[in-house]
Amino acid sequence: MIKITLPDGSIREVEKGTTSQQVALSISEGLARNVLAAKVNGEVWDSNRAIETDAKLQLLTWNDDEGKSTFWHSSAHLMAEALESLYPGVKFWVGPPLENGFYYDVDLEENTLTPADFEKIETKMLELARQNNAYVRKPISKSDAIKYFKDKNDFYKLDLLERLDDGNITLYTQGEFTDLCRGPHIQATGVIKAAKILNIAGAYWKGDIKNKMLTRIYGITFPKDKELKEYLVALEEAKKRDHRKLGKELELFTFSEKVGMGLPLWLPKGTMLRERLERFMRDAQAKAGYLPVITPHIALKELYICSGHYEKYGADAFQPINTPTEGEQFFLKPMNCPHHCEIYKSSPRSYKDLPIRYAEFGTVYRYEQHGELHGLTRVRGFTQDDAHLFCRPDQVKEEFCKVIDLVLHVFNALDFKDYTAQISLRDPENKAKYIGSDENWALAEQAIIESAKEKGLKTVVELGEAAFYGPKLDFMVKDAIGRKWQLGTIQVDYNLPERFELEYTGSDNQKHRPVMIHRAPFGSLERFVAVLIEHCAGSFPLWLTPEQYAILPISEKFNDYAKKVMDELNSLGLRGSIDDRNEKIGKKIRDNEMNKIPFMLVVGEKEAAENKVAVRERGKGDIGALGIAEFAKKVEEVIQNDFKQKELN
RNA sequence: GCCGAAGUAGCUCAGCUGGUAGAGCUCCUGAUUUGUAAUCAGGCGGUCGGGGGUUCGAGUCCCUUCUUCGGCUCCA
Repeated sequence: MIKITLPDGSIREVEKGTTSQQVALSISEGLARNVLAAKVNGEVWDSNRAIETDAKLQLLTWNDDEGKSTFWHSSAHLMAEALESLYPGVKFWVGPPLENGFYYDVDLEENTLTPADFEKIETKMLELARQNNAYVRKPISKSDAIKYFKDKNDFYKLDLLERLDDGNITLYTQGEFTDLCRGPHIQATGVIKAAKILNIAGAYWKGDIKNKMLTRIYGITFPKDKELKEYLVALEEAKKRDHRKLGKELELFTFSEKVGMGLPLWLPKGTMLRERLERFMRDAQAKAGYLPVITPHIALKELYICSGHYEKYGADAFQPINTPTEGEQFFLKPMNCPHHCEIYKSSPRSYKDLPIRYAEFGTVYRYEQHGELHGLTRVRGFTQDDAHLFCRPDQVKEEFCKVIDLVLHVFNALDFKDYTAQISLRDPENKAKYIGSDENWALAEQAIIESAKEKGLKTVVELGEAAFYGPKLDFMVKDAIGRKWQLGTIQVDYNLPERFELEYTGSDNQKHRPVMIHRAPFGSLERFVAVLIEHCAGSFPLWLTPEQYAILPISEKFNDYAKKVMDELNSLGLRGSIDDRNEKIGKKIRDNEMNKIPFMLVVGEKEAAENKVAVRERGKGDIGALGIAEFAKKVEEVIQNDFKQKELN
C-alpha cells in the first residue's frame, strides 16, 4: 500500500500502482470524468499512469491551467493526426500548448494550406476525437526511437532525438498517429468536443532566420461546444478594442502611405490626449526633481560611434544624411542618451550636483523591419518620455527605487493593474552582443535586482533581453488580444559614462565616474496611448479625454443657449463641443455615445429657461438636470475622486 | 527581411464561372424644429492600391510592386 496526499491534506491509502484516475473515481464519478491530468509530487503526469510510491497528488481538470495545457497539448496531437490523414507525408516539428490553445509547426512539403481548408481540418479533428482513441504512452530506447523515425523518414523528430537522453524518451500514440513526446496527455480524444483552427503563419525552423520556414498552425479546442462559441465571441469583443480600429473611429491618429509606413500622424483629438499625458508626466517629473532639456533630431555620426550605437545598429538604421559641401554625416537620433551625455559634459560637475536628472520628450527614429510595424505599438518614429539620471554610485539604488515609484504612480493613475516587471539580463551565451566589462554588468544587474526586491515587485527574469549597454527593468503589459508589449523601462548603465568619459569631482577632490539611469515610464507615447486605448476600450478617464462633454441642443432654436453654456464651461476649465447638426435628439445621443463622450448635455426650452443642462452620462443615461457651474463642479469632483481612489490603492 | 492572406467611395462592405461598378453610414442641398441610442427626400463621391501582361473585353485571370493584416526573425 502507498499513501496519497491530496491538496486538502487528507491521506488515502491505495494499492501500489494505482492511477490518479482511480483515485479520482474513489472520490467521485463526476471528478473522474473531468480529470485531464494529475500533478504527482509536483510533476504533471498522465492520469492513467501508475503511482508506485507515496505521493502528493493534485487532480487537474479544465479549471486548472495545467489541466488546460494538457488538454491543448493533446489537441495539438489530434490536429497533427488530422493533418497527417488529410495531407499524407507532412512532417511535424513541435506542437506546444499556449495560453489560449496550441500550435503545431509543420513542414507541408508539397501541400498548401489556406484558411479555406480550416473547416476540413476541424471536421477531421472532431471525427477522430469521436473515435475516443486513447493516448498511449510508450517509453522507448533511443536506438529504437531513432530506428522508428528513420523508417518514417522523419528528419525533424530525428533532430529532436539527438538532444534527448536515452532512458528518458517516450512516444505517444493516439489512433493512427504517433509522436515523439514527453507528455503528459489526456486519457483519450473523446473529451475534445469543439475544435477551431485559428490561423496559419510562417515560422522559421528553430526560430533561426537561416532555416527553412515551416507552417505554424494555430488552433484551439474545448470540452464543450458552448465554450468555443463563447471564446469566439470574446475574441470578437477584444477586436473591438483594437487601438488601430478605435484610433480610426475616434479620430485619434492616422497613417499615410505618402508620409511613409510606420510614421504616425496624430490627429487633433489624439494630440489633445497625448498632450494631457505629457503634462501629467511633466508635473510628476518636476516634483521629482527632473530638469527639462531639448535636443535636436539629428547628430553627427561621431556621436554614435562614441556611444557604440553606430557599431551596433549603424547598418540597420536609417542611413546617414549628408551635408552637400562639407561631407558631414548625420544620423537621425535613435536614442536621446548620447545627446544628454553631452549636456552633462557641458560643464564640470561636483559630487554635490548629483544626481542630475535630464528629462525630454524626445522623438527618435528607428528603422524597423517592414513586417514588424504594427499600429502605434511598433513604429519608425516615436516619442519617448525619456530621462537620464546621472548619479554617484552610492545613489544608484535610491534613485532607481524612486524611478520605480514614478512608474508605479503612472500605472496606478491610469489603472493598469495587469503588468509584469521583467528583469532583462544579458544572454550569458552571447556576451559579444553587449558592450562593457563583466564587472560593470554585475554592478548594474545587482542594482536592478536589489531595487526591484526592495520595492516588492513581482518580477520575472528574462535572459538575453537586456539593452546592449546595460540590463533593464521592463514593465510589460498585454494588449486587447493578449500580445505583450513593453511600456515603462528603467536601465542602469555603467558603460555609456565610460564611453563618454563623464566625470564629477568627489569630496576627495578626485575625478569620479557617474552612473547613468535611463528611464521612460510611458516608454513611448505612441505605444502607451495604444495600450491605453485598448485598456479602456476608447472610453478615456475624464481627466484625459479630448472632449469631456458634448452639448446637444434639442433644436436649432437653442443653439445660442448652447453656445452660452459652452463658453461658461470652457471658462471653468472644461473642454467640449456643441453638436448643432440638424438632427433629432435621439440621433445626436447615439452618435455621441458611440464617440464615447463622457457627458452629453441636452439643452432645450426647459433648460434654457432655468439656466441648466440635462446631463446624460456615458453608459448610464439620463442623470437629471444640473446648473452649469454645478455640472462643472461634478466633473471636477469625478476627476478628484478618481485620483483619490488611486492614491488609496 | 521571411512565410501566408488581403487591398473596391472618407468609413463598413457587396460584386456568381471575365461583359465595362453597387449598398448603408459620412459629407453636401432641401424639407422638418425635433425631449434622451438612427426624420424624410435628393445629390456629391471610385482611373476597383500602383505598374505591366493575357483577352474583342479585366474589379474579376497572370506577373510585378506598394501598403495592410496574422505570425517568424528583430527591437537601442
